[in-house]
Amino acid sequence: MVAGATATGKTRLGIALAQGLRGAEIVSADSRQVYRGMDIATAKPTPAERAAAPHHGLDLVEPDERFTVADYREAALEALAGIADRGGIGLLVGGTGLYLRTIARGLPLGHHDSDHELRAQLEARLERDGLDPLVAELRALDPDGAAALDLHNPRRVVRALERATLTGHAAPPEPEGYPAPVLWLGLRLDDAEHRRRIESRIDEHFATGLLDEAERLRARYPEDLRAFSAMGYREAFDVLAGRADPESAKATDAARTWSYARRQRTWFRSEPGITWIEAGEGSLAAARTTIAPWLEEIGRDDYAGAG
RNA sequence: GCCGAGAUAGCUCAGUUGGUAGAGCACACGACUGAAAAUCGUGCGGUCGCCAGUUCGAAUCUGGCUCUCGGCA
Repeated sequence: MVAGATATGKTRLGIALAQGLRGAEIVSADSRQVYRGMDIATAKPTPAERAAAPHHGLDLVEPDERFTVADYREAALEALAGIADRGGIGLLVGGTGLYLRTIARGLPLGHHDSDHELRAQLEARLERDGLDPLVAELRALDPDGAAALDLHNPRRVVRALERATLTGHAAPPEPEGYPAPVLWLGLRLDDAEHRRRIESRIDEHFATGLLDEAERLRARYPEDLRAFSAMGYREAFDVLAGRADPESAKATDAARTWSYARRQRTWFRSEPGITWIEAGEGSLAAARTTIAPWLEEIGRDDYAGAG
């Protein structure tokens, strides 16, 4: 199994790699590509690209459905098991670090430490009373957990309290990921080029119908869905509602995308064992060179004859 | 030319009765265990338009100058 990560151009690289590997199939590791109807700004693979290599993990739910890492793990693991049955190799392609880690290293996600109702109640309390009472309660319930947590972060506090309420001090479950050899590849770009690509990609999104797509979504769903906090959609809604003109929306989108790319970089920097490849002309060759010895190590000879 | 308003961080702006400056955004760095394209933390950054005056002390008060915006001619 190969995990690809970070920087624009990874979808193309993933597909090119898959085409040279016997039985390779792609599993998206992109948290926004699971939503149906959100195609353009999520840079979802096109029909042609999906035809070039089998894809999994796309269009799993409607934008107003709840979808979490746990759901992702279930879907990805199932897809991966199918690929293994077919004797193939799975390529996780995407930039959502948590999703990649969940599969490639495993995360302790239990079946009884999450409850939607409770979560909703805690969120309502947060809204009403602020963060402090929740922090106090968490400290009383699980002092050790509280000490290790970023107590300024409402989202973390709410989740920690949810878990502490449901399980008390019970030890977290064993991390469960994909039980097979993993190779990590990272795609990277220098800052200036990365920013240029972000800008031109956003121009392309708007030029190829992002506003129309957003209009269709807006007709069916409320604007404040969590899924719609995704880069591009929030800005498109602002344009449709007259809150922003297209140029400033693009600028905001680009700024947000850049921040995100920086956060990804921070995340993947601390992820051990990634082989970094420069994006561009030579990236496919570099990726193949990196993968070849690994394939040999796990007893495959996929590259015999691969173009 | 006259009247009025304004000039404070890269940008948009706060700054109470004078005690050598803050926020948001941007930028850099970091965290990340069920919303993760989310959420949060840290840091960098200002001779407060210029000159003079009053005062122990001026972003703050006074005078002059420069520039910007609006209105009137």
